[in-house]
Amino acid sequence: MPVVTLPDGSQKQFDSPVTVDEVAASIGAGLRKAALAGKVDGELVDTGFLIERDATLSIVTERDPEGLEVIRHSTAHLLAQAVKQLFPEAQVTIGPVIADGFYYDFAFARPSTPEDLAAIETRMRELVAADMPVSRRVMPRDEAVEFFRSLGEAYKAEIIQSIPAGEQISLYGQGEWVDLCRGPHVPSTGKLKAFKLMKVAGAYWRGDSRNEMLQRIYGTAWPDKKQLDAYLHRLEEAEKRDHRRIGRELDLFHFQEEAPGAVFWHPKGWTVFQSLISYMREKQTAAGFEELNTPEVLDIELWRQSGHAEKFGENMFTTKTPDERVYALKPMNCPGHVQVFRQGLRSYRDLPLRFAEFGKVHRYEPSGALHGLMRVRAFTQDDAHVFCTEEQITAESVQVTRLILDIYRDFGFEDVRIKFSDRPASRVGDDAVWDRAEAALQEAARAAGIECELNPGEGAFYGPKLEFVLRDAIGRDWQCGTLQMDFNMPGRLGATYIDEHSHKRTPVMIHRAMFGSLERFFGILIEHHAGRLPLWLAPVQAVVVTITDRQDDYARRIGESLKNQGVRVEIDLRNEKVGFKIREHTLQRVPYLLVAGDKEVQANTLAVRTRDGKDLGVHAVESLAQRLLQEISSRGRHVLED
RNA sequence: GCCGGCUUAGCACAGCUGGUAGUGCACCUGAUUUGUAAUCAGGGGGUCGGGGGUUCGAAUCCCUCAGCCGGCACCA
Repeated sequence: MPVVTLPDGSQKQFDSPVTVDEVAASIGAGLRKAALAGKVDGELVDTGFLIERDATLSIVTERDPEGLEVIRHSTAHLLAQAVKQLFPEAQVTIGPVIADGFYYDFAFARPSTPEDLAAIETRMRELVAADMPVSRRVMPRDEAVEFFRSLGEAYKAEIIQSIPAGEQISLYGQGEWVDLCRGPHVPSTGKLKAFKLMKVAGAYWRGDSRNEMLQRIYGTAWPDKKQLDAYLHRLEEAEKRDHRRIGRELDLFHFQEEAPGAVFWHPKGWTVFQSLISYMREKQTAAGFEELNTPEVLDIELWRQSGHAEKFGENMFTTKTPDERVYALKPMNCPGHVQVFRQGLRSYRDLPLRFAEFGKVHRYEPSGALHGLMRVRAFTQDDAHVFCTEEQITAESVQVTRLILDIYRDFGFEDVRIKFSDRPASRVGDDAVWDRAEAALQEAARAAGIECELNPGEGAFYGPKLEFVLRDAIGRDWQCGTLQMDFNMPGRLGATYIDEHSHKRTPVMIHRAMFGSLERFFGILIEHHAGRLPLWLAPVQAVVVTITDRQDDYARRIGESLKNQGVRVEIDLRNEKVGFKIREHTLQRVPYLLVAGDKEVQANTLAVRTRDGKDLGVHAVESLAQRLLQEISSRGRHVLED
């Protein structure tokens, strides 16, 4: 006689075991119709689940996050069913729910085309219209393996075989189609109302590049058409933020075939790039870093010593000179910094030594990995190496962590996470040293007051690391900063110092980068701001716009004056209507448009308009200049509009 | 690197099953002296990504190389 406790605390007693569906029906016909699944004692189950003893139950509908997951999962099944109907030779593998949708991987000899996608989607809609009930049954593991083998589903059988023997396997079926699945699923295919297949892609079986490649179909699914459309709209908006597109539109940079993965910076983009460098230079100098510069092309022998040739050689550009020497373009700055450290005799009194470099590195990245500024083959790191004693590693780590977070705040990134990668299976150095290195990094993260996510065993072979991940305006995560403890390379490259007992010791080296790659960071900034860079970074900060040629002299005079005071200003004297000029500069995301007409000339003022279309009224030229300069130097923390 | 798709004027794109290129914006010239997101008119511009092949004839079909796009794998 089960007593079912509902989320509002009310209880219902039943004379015999009941299904979730029946409980929903007993509450109301509307709820029964809306029910996608149930949660019995916290466990997600089908609406057909039989409640045999006292339990708590909540009915899962499309309004619950779990309900949306069920919809997506069931839509993945629907996709698989449609594919099997249209292409019986295709074998099914897995079809999980992912952010905003799902995918399903198929093993299929013939490549799927976008036309296939349309046909599959049409078939899916037919299956929805048929409103087929979804049923569940269980089978012992070995029987399930045999069952799928008999269907010719080798991949499925392989998956089931990896489940412990003796376990019961649940199978879900709709119409003629059956799939292995943990569930739960919607009660019938008619519940799936808003979905769209997005793209086909290749994906390795079990995520391993040594395995064969399967065909993956991505889709999205939502409770209703409105939410689906909102999602598609969101994708369009994200596309408008694409830094590759904005980079071209705003004349910031370009790429071309002859230099895959290498940036041609245009004057405007380079202006921003240089602003980033000046900013970082100021910050790190204040934090006790000394800037230096080391060669980009170094004899391959040095890279053999450092271990890069062996561990990283696949990713290195090399060059052979007419004298038959082989050099490599540096993929990292650390060996160069160690060379500077090694010059002369270092004393423990010199430590910590903090060497920083805006080092341009080259890495031969796999062609398929290249992606605008986000993944390139030639990039600039704001790289630094702190050479210190073991006693100093905690203090140094804490300081660097604070600095990184402080810098991210200046750019408006408040949502930062830290990932901690500890010792990998294959490593150098003894465990006592690893203990200290890991403790130092954890202390640094703790001092920063940020929750630390563990990446077990993901540390570098020479030491553990912290990675700083920031989240942009549209919720994407980017790994930028990194802090790595290195007990290995200084020794390999012969770096030593003399300790207080006159003994030669090997220093610890801390690798740190804050932007990570300046190119990538710039790309993130563009997308984060949708091209509307804050005033201090904007390549053109203001444009003086005239209405007729009667204001030309005035505009020239003001332009000169602002320029002399350090504002990046342009003057637009073109024989065009103001509306036309406003439109163009707004599209160029110029922060402030300073309009000069006859009235403004008369009063020695300017009419100020923002790129967002706000009219800030008329301002006296001198006070406007002061306020612009203030906004620039405060890096946007006080804006003109306040 | 792997799977799939794409590559036509500076940019965005048309160009059916092969008959040797077009639209819009941009650009140039002229007119217009203009008050907050597009003034009007005229004009110039492409060896259709590179190479090879099939064909009387290729932007269009085939092969190949490169780059790009979306994923996978890798990663700052």
